[in-house]
Amino acid sequence: MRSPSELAQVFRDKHLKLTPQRQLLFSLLHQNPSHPTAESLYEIASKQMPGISLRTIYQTLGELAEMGELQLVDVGIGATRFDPNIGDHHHFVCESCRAIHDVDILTAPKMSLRNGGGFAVDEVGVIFRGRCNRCNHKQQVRSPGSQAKNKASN
Amino acid sequence: MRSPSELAQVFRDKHLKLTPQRQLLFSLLHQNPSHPTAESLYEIASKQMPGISLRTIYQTLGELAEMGELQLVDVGIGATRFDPNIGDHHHFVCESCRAIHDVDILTAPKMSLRNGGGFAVDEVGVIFRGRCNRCNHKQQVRSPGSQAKNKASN
DNA sequence: TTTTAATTTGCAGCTATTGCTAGCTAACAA
DNA sequence: TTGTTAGCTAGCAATAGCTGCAAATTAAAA
Repeated sequence: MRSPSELAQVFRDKHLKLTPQRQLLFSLLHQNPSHPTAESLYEIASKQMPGISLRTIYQTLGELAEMGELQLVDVGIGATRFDPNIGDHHHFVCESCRAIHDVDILTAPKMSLRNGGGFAVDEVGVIFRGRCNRCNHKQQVRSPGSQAKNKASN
Repeated sequence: MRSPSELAQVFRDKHLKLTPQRQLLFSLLHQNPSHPTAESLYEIASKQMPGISLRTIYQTLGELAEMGELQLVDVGIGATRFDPNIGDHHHFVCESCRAIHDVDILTAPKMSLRNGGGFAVDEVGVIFRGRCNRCNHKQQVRSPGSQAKNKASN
């Protein structure tokens, strides 16, 4: 997503108010690679602005997503994640610690439809599931004999 | 997933009871390509077995998924879908009617990790979003001038 | 300033799912 | 056939993660 000051301009141009709540969220999100949930942003924001409402967080995140400034990532477990990286990329989810990491794909998936076609595809989302480096290592240390299932590695 | 009679044997072998509720679900799921939700299965099951509990549907679906007899599909909107096709395939979601279709991919996605690796990947899920044949056609009939966004088609 | 329309807040309500448990029953043994 | 019991079901409460609504607040145009 754009920088807080650029976003401020975008909001002004659209005759949207530049409230302190929004400005705070702009800066919390800008280049935040941790794929936070609304809840976790709420906790962080609350420290800097006690009394800010979770409802406002959801509201603003929704607006930013609708404006294309922010990507919504749903990995199937837990809450929706918000990703300021709106470039073409995908996600790796650690099934142990639930952390999400950005992933670049070299070969874009091509598909052939079983029923002969007729689908207009807007977007393709790829989710890799497994164990991240840290969790994989933790398990090996605890029980060196038991190997994690590992159909593919990188 | 396996046929109802094969599943019955699996359950017997595991000393799990073969209740009428389970048998009904086996047959409702077997070769059901519509990716039903727990709720929709509940509605269908209720007609054949009034009084069956939604709780039991969730319970049994969870067990079957855990046994690897059926795939859990979460496309980010609405409830979890259940897919008896446990072969290697992916999904297309129509953003208009929310129907899900199985998709075979020719080129398995390869990835390069931004941070240099260390991820052990267990599974890769690809979700294609767009408009299915039928919905695409409906829209064109209603407003022939407005084209659906169509970054890729098949 | 004043005005006005956008925004925030708090809370109720919703969907999808899981936790709990009393009572029931399939399956096996006798 | 009957008894025993582990395993199952039903039903309801509870939960997470949101979204809808209306009143109070406030940024910013006039």
